[in-house]
Amino acid sequence: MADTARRPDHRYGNRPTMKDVAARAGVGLKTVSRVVNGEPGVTAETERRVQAAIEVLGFRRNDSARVLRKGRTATVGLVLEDLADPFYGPLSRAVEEVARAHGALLVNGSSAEDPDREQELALALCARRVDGLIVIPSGDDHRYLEPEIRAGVATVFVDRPAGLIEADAVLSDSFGGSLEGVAHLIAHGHRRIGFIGDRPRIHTSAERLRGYRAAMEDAGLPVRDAWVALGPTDPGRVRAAVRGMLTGPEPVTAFFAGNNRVTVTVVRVLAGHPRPVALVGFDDIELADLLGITVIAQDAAALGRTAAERLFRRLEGGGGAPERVVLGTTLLVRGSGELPPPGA
Amino acid sequence: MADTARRPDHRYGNRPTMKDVAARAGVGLKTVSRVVNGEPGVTAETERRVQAAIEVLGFRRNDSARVLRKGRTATVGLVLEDLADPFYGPLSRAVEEVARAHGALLVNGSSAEDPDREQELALALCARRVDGLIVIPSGDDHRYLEPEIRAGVATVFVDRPAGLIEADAVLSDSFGGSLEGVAHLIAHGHRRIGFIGDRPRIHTSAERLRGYRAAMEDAGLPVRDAWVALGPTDPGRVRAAVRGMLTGPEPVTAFFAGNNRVTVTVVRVLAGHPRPVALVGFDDIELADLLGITVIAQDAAALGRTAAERLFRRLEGGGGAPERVVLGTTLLVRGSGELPPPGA
DNA sequence: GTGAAAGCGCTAACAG
DNA sequence: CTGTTAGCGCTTTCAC
Repeated sequence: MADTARRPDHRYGNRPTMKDVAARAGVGLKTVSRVVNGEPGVTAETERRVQAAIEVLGFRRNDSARVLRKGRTATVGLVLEDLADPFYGPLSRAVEEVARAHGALLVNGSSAEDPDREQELALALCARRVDGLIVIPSGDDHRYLEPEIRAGVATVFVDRPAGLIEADAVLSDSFGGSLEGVAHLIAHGHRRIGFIGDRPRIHTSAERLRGYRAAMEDAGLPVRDAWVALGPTDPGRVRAAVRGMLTGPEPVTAFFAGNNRVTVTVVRVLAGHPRPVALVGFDDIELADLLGITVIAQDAAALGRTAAERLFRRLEGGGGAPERVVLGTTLLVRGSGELPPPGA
Repeated sequence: MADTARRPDHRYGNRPTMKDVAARAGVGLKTVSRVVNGEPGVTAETERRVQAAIEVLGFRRNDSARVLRKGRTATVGLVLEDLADPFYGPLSRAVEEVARAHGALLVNGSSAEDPDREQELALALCARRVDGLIVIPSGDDHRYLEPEIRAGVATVFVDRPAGLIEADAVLSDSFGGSLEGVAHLIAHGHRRIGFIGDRPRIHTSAERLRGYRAAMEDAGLPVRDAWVALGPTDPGRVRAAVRGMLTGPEPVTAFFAGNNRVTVTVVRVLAGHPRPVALVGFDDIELADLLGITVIAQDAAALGRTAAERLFRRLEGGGGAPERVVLGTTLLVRGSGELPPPGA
């Protein structure tokens, strides 16, 4: 009993420390540290004794203390919109795999598309001294990150660029993808096409709208105000927008949906509609192939992987000036985008 | 310039510390601490000076140091199978929301259904001194967590119970759900029903198989070996299993799919099959309503929320003996499960 | 090959 | 109301 002198203060529910292990094994503190970290310079016999003490005591190194000395946490943070959105799961997982390959852990947090919450989260991660930060921004002013970046937190933005600061960004080609999707509808005979997108504040949303407008203009087609609806992607709003565009004085014959959340609702509304209406959606969706939904697919995993690789390159000292990487999109032809307009 | 004495050692990329802020503001260290933590006992004027110094220096409290003293990290860990699986995204998000309500951050990691990786992850989280741990186990021996639990890490298992240790668990009623789903197929006239599930080692998989067997037995129906296929849920394996069951000497007329991954592949194979085959799947899937896929739905978010609430109750000192909570499932009738067998 | 001493940045305890 | 001292558990440095 007397050989394991316990500290009086049990903050971690009375966890053994290296000091305890050292006492138990009858060695110095530093020797325990060497064994725990696999450093050389310890006899096999000494090591065995230390290992035994570790086992008996159930010792686990306290990484908080370690971090305090080393200055590196081997942790990276990912701030995204909503982990429950099927677009972000694979993205996060891809980041995690890269982090794991570099011996790092990933902490992610959902901003719920709220700029304040994004900031709160990002700064909480910085307070925990993550080595790097990957951000899918909700807000459009990221100057709050300047002190952090200056202090050495590697930072990469994904899916949307940073606002008011210079930083790496890995994006999908929203403009080009949207342009291609809308042009595809036009090529199939449509002249009145509705665009239903996310809030205009969101960069991808604005870019996709721009692609839509460019495609229409390229074809010499007008765009009526009634054909464009931007806003929150909740089903109610989207449903109302779809119905409105189908019933106005100049009803649309096709839709371009600005993201996966929009697409699922549009599909549901159109499923209950008497006549077929064409649709191309931005983002692929599980089972969309079976439903014959034509989409502009982006590779969420590639987005995450690319950003994470960039982050670790920076952490390893490389990188240079902030860069913007744009990944291409793919038109997946499945039927809904090839429906002709009525009477064609 | 002389008022901001910089440390020679720039481990955090030369981050200012409370000491720097104190020097700059011309106050004591503890006063800065008080301001940063919103503690009382500071004049408005002093507070202003400190805030200004914080602003100028870009100071951000180092939570690693704080943790070292306080013994609490305000962080909980979640070990799950794969964040890219649409079942886990909402679960994780639900845990995150509860954590947030308690002022805590969530760290999640994917085990990739590998017991070693699960252990590695869980212990890495413990080394970082998470206050609590939520685990969706891959392995079936969790004795490695005993020292951690004894040391005060609140631990709750979700979706599957712990192996070889006593611990809280929040589960869905896999047995009951499966029983109901298979009984539903039987009620619609099927007598030869195939079961395609995950690896038998996984608790939910075994339970769902048990439910299948019970339903068949209740109806006095035999179960042929050829009608049961357990294993990895990759599309290749599932596809082969489905085809095999459709072409044997006693071909099945209906399938029960053991989880969402299996269901999507079965649906794809059946979509290319000449005659209609009935299907009920465990887990709901996005757009399954439009495809008319009958499922046994479980509420992933409720699972996560319940587990997280349990965790925080424990962290607040409550809880009592380890408990097992079982959440019910819901049969969603959509068409595929109501198809009659051929010739009926 | 091993260990003692110092200190990472913060908070608790106590003194002024 | 404010500041000083000690020390959280670890790694670094340097002496043995």
